[in-house]
Amino acid sequence: MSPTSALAFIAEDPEGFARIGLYAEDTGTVLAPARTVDKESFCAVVQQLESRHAPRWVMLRTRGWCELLAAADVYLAKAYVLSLAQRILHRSPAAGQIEDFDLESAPSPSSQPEFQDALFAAPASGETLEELLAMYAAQQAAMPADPVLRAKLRLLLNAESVGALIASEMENTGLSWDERAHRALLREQLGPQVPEHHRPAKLAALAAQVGAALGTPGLNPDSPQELLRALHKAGFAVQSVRAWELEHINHPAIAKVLEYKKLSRLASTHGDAWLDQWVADGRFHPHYVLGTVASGRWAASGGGALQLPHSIRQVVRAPAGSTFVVADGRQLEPRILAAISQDANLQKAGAQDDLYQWLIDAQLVRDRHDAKLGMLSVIYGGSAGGSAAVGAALKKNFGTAMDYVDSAARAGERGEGVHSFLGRGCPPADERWMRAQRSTRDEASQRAADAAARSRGRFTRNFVVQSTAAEWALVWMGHARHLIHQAGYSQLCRQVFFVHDEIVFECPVELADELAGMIRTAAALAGRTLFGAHSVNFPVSIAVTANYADAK
DNA sequence: TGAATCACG
DNA sequence: ACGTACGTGATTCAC
Repeated sequence: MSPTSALAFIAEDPEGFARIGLYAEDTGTVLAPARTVDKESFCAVVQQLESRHAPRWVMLRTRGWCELLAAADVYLAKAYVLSLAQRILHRSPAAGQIEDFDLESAPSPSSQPEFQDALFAAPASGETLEELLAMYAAQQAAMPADPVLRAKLRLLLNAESVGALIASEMENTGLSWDERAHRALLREQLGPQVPEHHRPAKLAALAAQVGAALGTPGLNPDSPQELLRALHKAGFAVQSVRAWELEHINHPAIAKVLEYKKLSRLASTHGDAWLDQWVADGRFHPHYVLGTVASGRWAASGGGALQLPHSIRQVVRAPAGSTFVVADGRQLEPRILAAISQDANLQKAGAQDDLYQWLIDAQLVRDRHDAKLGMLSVIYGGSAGGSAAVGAALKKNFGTAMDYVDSAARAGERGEGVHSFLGRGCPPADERWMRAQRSTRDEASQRAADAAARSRGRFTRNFVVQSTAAEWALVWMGHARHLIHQAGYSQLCRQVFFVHDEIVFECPVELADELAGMIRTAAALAGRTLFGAHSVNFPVSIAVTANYADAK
């Protein structure tokens, strides 16, 4: 006899702290009368319900609740985050009409000065239990009737929600950061620390050298206009001051310019001010943002977590006795394309752990570089320069996959929408785009309209792949989290970082191999969860290292 | 506020 | 025949 699966709602209680209600998922029957819980007993009550019913925890957003639970080491297995679900349903072509939910404009604890510290704040008004129940009911009503579409969308909503739990856990845990090593690196490369918005000694010296080398004393190399003028005056016929353009010129003055740009960037994006703001107690605490990127990828606000330069990863170091287990989905997007397009040849290539090597062995491409370039060209919709020839070879062999992305591109060019494998819809063409398509009186506006149409085509072509890759990654993380908890390692093995197709765990050295096995298993499970028993292969590459810079 | 530039996938 | 790569965030300059 299997117990009824339960839904536990966490709502704000206008009188106290939280209001928690327990219901049967299928019938909506009340399993336990709604109860008011104060802040002191909140975590204990949630823990008790979790052990007894293992419910799916329904909440408007994680903020306000999950920080507390994380601090108390309370583990929630399943969640349903209403705000995120609402966004997805609003955009999904499979779902019925339902209004959008704007997290930004919704009242939030952090927008109120007296609730600056989210750790000790209950969510603000507008989140009563009755309102949450009504919101959930409306979302259920908007779910598609078709059982396959329904199951897929349900999976997406659950995966997105577990992602929100993981994001909250990672924010709370933070990424182990060697602040002393970071400061030492800054001292070595920039010189002594200076007040914010001042130029460090070595950078100032370099700026003077650049000015002298170009014959423009007092030049500010941070100004692209000034720098471009100075370069022209010194006889360099460059179009811009972009590093990749300057790199083609072999000249000592240019070398100085490039050196300056690199150092200046380090000082401004990961200098002392960054450390002061983002690293506390030896850990970097980023803020992940879900539900804003169209494709379902995550964004990060603050600290630029998702653009962590490779050059700075050397100071990401695990504490003594611990190590990082760094895993990334190998050639994820081509495999996703193989799965969604059902291209038999591409699936054959994907049966290998190294898809690019297969392309080389089949003599479709010369080397890995071309293999990667060719696949990107196919997925992004490019046909320029050197990638054209490579793309052509792939197009011939993977016709079915090409037809799939081409048809997504054509739909976008017509102003139609596309969606991910599980049913995440892309944003509709906006009013400006529609207007551009309608006003084609003269040649110039016709060209502009065509350019906008092609641009949208490239976006939708990429969307079908990128959005499905994003949901594979969510399901992968969710499975990994579940396997780790089942093994009893939730407290020991913590996910500390995530970037689109790469996850980083921190764990005791002696658990690293076991954890690596669970991550591989989770990847295979993710493939089967999305695409069924005959899913394409989803290998992951794993590095065990105490220093993030050594991972790849 | 927007453009340039550069960091990441 | 034509012209392009897809998606983000942070900083700084220039208006």
